[in-house]
Amino acid sequence: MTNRSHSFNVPDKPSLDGIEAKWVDVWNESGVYHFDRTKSREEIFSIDTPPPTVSGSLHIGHVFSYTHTDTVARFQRMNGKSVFYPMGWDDNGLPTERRVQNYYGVRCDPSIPYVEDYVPPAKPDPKRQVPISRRNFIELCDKLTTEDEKVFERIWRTLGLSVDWRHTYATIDDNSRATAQRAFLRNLARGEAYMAEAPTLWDVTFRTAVAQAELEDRDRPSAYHTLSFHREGGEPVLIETTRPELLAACVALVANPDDERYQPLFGSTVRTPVFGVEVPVVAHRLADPEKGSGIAMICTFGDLTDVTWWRELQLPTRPIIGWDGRIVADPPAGLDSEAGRVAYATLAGATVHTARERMIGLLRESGDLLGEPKQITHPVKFYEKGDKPLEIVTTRQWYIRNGGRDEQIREDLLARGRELTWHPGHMSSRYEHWVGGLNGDWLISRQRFFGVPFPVWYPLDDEGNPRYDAPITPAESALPVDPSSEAPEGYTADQRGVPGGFTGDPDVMDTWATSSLSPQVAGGWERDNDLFQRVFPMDLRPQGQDIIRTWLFATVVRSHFEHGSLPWSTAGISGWILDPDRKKMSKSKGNVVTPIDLLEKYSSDAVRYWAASGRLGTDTALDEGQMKVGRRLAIKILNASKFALSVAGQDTAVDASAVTEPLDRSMLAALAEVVAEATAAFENYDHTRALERTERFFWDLCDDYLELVKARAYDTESPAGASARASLLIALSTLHRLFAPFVPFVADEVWSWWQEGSVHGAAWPAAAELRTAAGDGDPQVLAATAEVLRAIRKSKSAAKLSMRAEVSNVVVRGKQADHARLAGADIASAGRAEALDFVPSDDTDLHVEVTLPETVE
RNA sequence: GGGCGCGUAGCUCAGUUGGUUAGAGCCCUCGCCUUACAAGCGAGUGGUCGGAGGUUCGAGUCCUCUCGCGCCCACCA
Repeated sequence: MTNRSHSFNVPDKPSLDGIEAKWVDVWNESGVYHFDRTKSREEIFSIDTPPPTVSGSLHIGHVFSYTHTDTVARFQRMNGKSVFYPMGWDDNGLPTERRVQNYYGVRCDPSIPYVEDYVPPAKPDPKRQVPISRRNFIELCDKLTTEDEKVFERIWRTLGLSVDWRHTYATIDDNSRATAQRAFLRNLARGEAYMAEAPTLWDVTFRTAVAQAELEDRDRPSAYHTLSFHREGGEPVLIETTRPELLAACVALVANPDDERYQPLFGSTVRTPVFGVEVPVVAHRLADPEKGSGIAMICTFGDLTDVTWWRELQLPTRPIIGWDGRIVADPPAGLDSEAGRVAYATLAGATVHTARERMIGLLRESGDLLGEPKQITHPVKFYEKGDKPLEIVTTRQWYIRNGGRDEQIREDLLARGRELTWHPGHMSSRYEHWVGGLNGDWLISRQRFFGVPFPVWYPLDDEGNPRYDAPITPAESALPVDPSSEAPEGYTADQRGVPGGFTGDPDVMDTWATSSLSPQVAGGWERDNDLFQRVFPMDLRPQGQDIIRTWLFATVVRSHFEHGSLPWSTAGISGWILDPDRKKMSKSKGNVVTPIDLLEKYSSDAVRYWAASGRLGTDTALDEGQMKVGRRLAIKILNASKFALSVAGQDTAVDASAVTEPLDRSMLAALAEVVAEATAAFENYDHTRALERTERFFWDLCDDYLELVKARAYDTESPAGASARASLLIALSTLHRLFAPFVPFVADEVWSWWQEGSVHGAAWPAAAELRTAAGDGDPQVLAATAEVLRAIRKSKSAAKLSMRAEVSNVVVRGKQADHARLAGADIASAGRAEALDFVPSDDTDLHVEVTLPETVE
């Protein structure tokens, strides 16, 4: 017997051990995933990869969604596209600041001077964070994020993402800062960005403004307090409030214009309890007669409705909450009485919580608190990263128009949303509803440190006050700039902060104001315009459903203004990962699973298999069972490939013309359909379907076809043997490529046994070629033949016999047409039957009678 | 209060424009060392498709109502 098993480079004992490390290195050196920028736009598939937040750790949800994108990238690459698949790191912003504070035990104090070669505390003390300069703080941010990014890259490589690692960016790097500043300056020049002093949602912990998109409601216990407002010569007016501490900020009472109970009061005034401030009673449609007593106090500002009332009714401003969340020292205008001032003094400087208790005390003393507070639970607005309720504070901020206050822009942006292809389609409604429900422009300034500075200075007048109406901007060629350390053109550094000199804008941009430019940052906008015109607008934006209102929308806004187009043609929205108890996995719930252990336990291919079995937009449970199945599949691919290649022996050249047997042609015809379906599925971003079809075919091939042709394939004398061997190799080559997007490690491993180059650089299989090789192949031949084989197995199984047991006779009854379809010789050899007889019958179904040897019952 | 999605074998999910006896994997049961694979192979048990009604020759697959779950949005007196 000839030893054929080593004709190709097939290992005796194929294994998944060490497969990741091996191929990560090979791919890195070969550059198989490198983007070819000589290609034209039509030959390129470009992906606007989400930059993960590096101030933490990757969790299994990242693995899930990034695998989806990677399967698409790999398909497109094999299908002939040059794939632009960059990777970014979102390292700018508050999450990094918090991580640096905790990691090093420091905090930023912009008033402190820079220290050369600063060394952070050896042992961070979370309760006593060391104040350091802004520049030192930013240096620590840079240092830590650089380290975090290396860890992330290693995980991504181990997972097998086919990213071109020459194209990376970080949202705080020079390129990102220059891009964000350039885009901002253009928005400013066109009037799309503007500065305004207005009531703003404010996080008192981080002391920064917060955008509408970053809000979330949380249920908090509270209480209704019934307060008595006094009226000249009349009954007191009773209002209910959950925020009695804001009484000093009260500017009016409001009721619904149709509310007959209060109509007589409209136009009159009442006096606030304790403080004795005279305030008008006004009417507004937003006042709900059903709520509380039907009349409410308007404060500047207790909630967003207050802002609406204040604006529309043109009420005075009496703010009492400062940036630090405490009651400000001086009483607001209008609080004139001596008694009122004394009362206010007891509140000044207190936190909101303390002020509430003291205010309740004051109201009890004066007898203006009626009854006991009624305990309730109600939703309160929080910054999604904060843990204290938001306050509303009047501040000067930068905004970008987003349709929240402009009907035409809103319509234009809604139209962009409809222009975009969504996968799954119903995700478009999230965009539609969000844009439709916007109630203000996009607030992009943050009073923080580790972010992109606004490239703006202000001249100081003779008294040293900034002239916000005359901002100084740099030339685009000077970007990126840091106005807090650089002087604007025409000024010298020593003019900073002195009358007649200048001051830099102290704020930084919100992280979304940078990440909304990810296509421009990655694509080389205004930095490498040759690249940019080849990749933009991009083909695909993959992302999570939770950031449609932020990242996706903001990116559309920026592209709409700057380029007059969508930033990409398609959005692929991934679902959530649920833990095995079907709860959404999130850091706050503490049920996050880190991927490294799973990758090591099951192999990257196995974890990818699990991830790829989740459809876009569908929440998927973390299921280690699926990873086990994926591992089994990978091992099966190794073994089946080893078998097919060892049988094929020296027949290295795949000769389609050798495929003559009906069973072989049938198998290839079926495979052609699989290729057609998988291709169509991928083109429609349905990677799950592509995987499912491929996998189904592969297991059937192993179970039935391989068994059927095993004996024949060893026959080197007859054309029938050559037909089997050629068919095996064609199927193998096709399956290796079909599996490549999903299980790239094992796919390249088996490919390397017998092919040149990487499977990931090979051409995606063509259904037409397979159909040609299949000739007149009829898929029913394999189906019918396998059915008979299964019947034989069933008989043996029922008789508790080995599959190797000899069968004396098999009789098949069925229509004559089916007779022709049966590969009798293959069935006989695979079933170990001495004879196979066919008896024509009128019955549509095949009936198989198996006669087992008499020695066994 | 509004919107989106989901409810198919014990579990995780397919089921494409309505069409023959509803599928897969896992689990479980029984069996098999068969020269690619015992981290394997073969076979089998198990759902009438959340509920009700309707359209149709025919519905898991369309319509109405209803129950349950998840997520998002909403002016927090």
